[in-house]
Amino acid sequence: MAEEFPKLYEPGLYEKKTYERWTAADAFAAVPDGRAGRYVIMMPLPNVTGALHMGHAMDNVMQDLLIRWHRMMGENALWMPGTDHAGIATQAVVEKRLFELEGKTRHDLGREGLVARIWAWKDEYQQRIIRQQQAMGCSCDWGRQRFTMDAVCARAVREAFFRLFRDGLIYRGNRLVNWDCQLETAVSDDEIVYEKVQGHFWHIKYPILEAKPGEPIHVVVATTRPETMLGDTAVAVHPDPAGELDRQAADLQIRLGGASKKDRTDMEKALEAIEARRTEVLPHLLRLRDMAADGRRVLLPLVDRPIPLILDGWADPALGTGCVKITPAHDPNDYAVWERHQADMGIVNILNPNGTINEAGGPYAGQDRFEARKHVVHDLKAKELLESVEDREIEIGHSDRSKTPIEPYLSKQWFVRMSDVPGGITCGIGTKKRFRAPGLAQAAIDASLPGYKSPSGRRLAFAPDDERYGGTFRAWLGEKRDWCISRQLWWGHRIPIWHATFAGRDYERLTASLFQTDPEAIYAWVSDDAGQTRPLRHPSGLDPDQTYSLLVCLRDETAEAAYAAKLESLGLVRDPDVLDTWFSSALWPMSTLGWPDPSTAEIDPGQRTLAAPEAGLEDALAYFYPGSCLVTARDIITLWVARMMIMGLYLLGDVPFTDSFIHANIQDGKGERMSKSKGNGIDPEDIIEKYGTDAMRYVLCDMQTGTQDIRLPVQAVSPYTGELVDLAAAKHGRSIFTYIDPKSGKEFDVLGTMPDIPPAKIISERFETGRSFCTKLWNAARFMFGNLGEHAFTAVPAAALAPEDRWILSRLSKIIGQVTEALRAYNPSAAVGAARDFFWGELCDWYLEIIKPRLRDEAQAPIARSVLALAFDQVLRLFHPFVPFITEVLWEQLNAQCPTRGLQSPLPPSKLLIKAAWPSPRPMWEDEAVEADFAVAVGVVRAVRDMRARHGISPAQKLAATIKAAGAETEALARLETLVIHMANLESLAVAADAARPALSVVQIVSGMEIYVPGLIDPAKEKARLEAQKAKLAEDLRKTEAKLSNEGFVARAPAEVVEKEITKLAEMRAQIESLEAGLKALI
RNA sequence: GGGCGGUUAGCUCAGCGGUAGAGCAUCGGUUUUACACGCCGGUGGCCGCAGGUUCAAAUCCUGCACCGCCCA
Repeated sequence: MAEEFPKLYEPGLYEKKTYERWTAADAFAAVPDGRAGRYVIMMPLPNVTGALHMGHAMDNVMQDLLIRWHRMMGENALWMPGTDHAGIATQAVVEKRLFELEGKTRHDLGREGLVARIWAWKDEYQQRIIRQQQAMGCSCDWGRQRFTMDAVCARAVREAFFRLFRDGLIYRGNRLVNWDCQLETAVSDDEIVYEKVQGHFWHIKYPILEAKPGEPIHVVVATTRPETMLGDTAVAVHPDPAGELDRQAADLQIRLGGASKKDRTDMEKALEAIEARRTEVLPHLLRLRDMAADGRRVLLPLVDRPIPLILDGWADPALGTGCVKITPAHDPNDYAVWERHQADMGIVNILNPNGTINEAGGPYAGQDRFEARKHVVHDLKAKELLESVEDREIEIGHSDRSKTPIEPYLSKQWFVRMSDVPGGITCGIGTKKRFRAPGLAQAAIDASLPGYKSPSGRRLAFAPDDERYGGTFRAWLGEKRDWCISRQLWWGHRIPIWHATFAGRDYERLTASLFQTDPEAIYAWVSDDAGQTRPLRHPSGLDPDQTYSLLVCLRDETAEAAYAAKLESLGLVRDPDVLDTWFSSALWPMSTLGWPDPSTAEIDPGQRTLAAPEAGLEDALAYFYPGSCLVTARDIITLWVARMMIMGLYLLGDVPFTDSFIHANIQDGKGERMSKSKGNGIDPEDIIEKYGTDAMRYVLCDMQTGTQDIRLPVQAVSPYTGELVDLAAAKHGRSIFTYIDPKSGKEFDVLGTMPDIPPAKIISERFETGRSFCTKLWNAARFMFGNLGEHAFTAVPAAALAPEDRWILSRLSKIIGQVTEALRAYNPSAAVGAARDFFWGELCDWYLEIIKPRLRDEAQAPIARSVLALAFDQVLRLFHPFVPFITEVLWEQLNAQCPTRGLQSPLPPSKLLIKAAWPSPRPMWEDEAVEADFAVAVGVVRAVRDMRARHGISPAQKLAATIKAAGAETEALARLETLVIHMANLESLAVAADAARPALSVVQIVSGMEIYVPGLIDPAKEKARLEAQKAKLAEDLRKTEAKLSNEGFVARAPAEVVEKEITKLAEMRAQIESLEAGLKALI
């Protein structure tokens, strides 16, 4: 059998087959049973915008590592897979492609047509993603696979919306949002990227109306967006410009005290500038302030609208002209000003959803905003109202999706109330875990605080640095900004609200029929223009002449069927918006398990049931919620972790998971975040094809050390030569996505989208380490299989074990503990490192070499075989979560040749390694004495090898070694004599306390021992070496002496540290003496 | 502008109070019947800079420089 094992492990021959063995055995399935121990990971759903890259690979491998480990520990382990519809992102790619390939916009296709296209796109990428995940070895429960727009998820979304709406935590409001004029939708703050661009700062004169003699006749304001003047509704000046300048100057003076040299210069300049303004600008501002107090107005040019001069602190007397134009509908700061001065000023929206100027812009109506900008500037210049133009670097927010400039835009949007609510909120309504909280955000903040206990005794903790990531989490939630959940898209969960505006006097007519309906199916609020809401049943104080909104939410499809037509006949219309994607992903930890009712959840044919699998057992939600761990990257803390916490606490009264494992982001060789759209992204399948899945997983685990992001220098595989081209060093071709192959001088494309340029795969040589590891594991196994034959279990008495057996078992027990502890601490690198150092550095380098003679001797072989098989059995288990394929393949062979392993008693068998038990440390195997003996023996063997290498003595030449050693060392060497002779390839070994140095021999001093080996000495070389060693020792000696002569050290350092220094001192002195003797003997 | 990280061998990263580590690269030796994707041995570091705390600092504190991320 063993002869059939090739020298190299070829992953491609085994991976698919092995994956099929797992699925055939339903090894990934998690079904509620009697076990109390359960472990649940909800996959942070990748979105269907595109294929996965290395960052996702890291995420998936970390999850698979944890789930396999917990599964082996005997827990009921569920890894829930699925994908996210990613509303805006997916619609944007599909629209972009539609335009590029067919020259069409979404309006050419219509809502249904576009949505059909997006579904097709989703199907394609969902399949691709699943294929990638399966190639990576992901052991998720595919029988529970979900998509955020599946029926079961859609039902959860609707139910959650209904409950939030009913509890007054969802409202519709007029808000300034970030508007994407191309996609015609609001986008969240997270979807904006800021870019510095060269722009202009236009200074515009507004004539003052009815200026009295001696008063200025115009006021100058400045803007980077001149077209917004069309929407100006006021000009502001500071109410106390002199005081403000004083305050700023005082502030600078204080900061100047603690500032660095460089900052000082800047601050001093700023102070001078403020002083200058006192004379240059302040008198003018004081006059304007008085005029504003007097109710004076200015005439907005071009549209000739009188607007008030107002007093507001937003106008900074230290900046520009000290006056600012106020455009509340198109600037967040100005909007805040408007909120403070609603009685005195208006609010004018000048934009259409597509970014053109609307009728409020008068003569500019219909023009695109950038076109209007040119015309406004031109017309102002013609009227001599343009005072000056400055060049200035300005920061512009761009939509991450459409890459167009974002416009602040006033529109009606839906919000989730994150802030504290008067009287608080009730979480977990309808569960046994009800509790009160000040508000949604605060509930989540509290759940992350040390000492917090949810109703089930849980708390959210971040790994590997709770303080740091918990801080990020709380800082973001602490702002308690209401969450804008509406998106003007066609792809997503449509908002289940019907609404209409009505006059107060029509209230009875409109709502009479609604009173008879079931409040469990339909819920309504009446809202006025200021956003004040009141429940349908208590609409006290409605003004007959005022306009109100009636907002009606239909709980589910049954309610929709029963009431939608009625509502529409009353004139209500369904809101066309869809929900922000994060709304549905926030529900992922529960929607996937069938919330609100697993027994009636509508799942795909063939999927695992969400209801209780049999009488007496729990349903999926009851059994698997709350889950265990969310595995993700740092930037997702606010997007997912925070929102999942909020929804989990609010709807189910408990945290959705207790641990949030934050793993590293992957960057390229230049330190840029890896992404496929940047052209520096690696497709995991390309790595798998070249190096194998286990190699990739091994390296990813090894790289995951702590909080450090990972730089992964990437190379392109040249389509011309097949050689690797380092992308950090290569020259670009005609675009940033193309490079020049240095060998052939020809161009290739790393995105694969240029029609006339050959595409190149992106890989990284870093994965070679993983391939080497697999080869090593494979060959160690090959050696074992070749020596094992058909080995049957026989109990081995402890007394029959050789020292090397006791040593390797002692090491094994300790390493099992270390690997387990490192995994528990979310340190995969330390875990795989400990396992690797044991396997490679101890088992292979020493144990296998030591037992080779025993394996060739039939009398001694059986015990060595038993220990070897057992050690290997444990090693395969330890490595399985990291490198599942190769270990499973080797496990099968081990089972074939040695079906029962163990020392005194046999271990329980397992056909598949994935289902085998995780090893535990065996304290009875641990043996400090034998480990100490080995340290001595290993030191001697290494010293002899070093001497050979340095003096050109062939490794094949047997040597007669003499060692001058005493006490413990002598005894250890006596016990391990044959081992040392074998490993150092000696012909004889003589150990004595008074051993004399043989003539013409080389000496090496190792921890209290002097080792002599006869050899052809080059006296000059040897002298130089000894001198160098002596110099180093002398330096160390000097340092130690200095330390010990320091009274502070002797008096204050712990006794054992001082003791150690004294011992060291003596040892070093003895070694120097020996070296001197050696040097003398050379002359 | 605010917050959070990082800066250790040529590269990628561990270590986080008691004499500097790993992998890769590099140099020398080695085809010994598991493995040259291997084995044996070596070279290579003012632990970013400047102060401070301490008997003792890569490690703790402060400041600075540069790089990154997040938020405005």
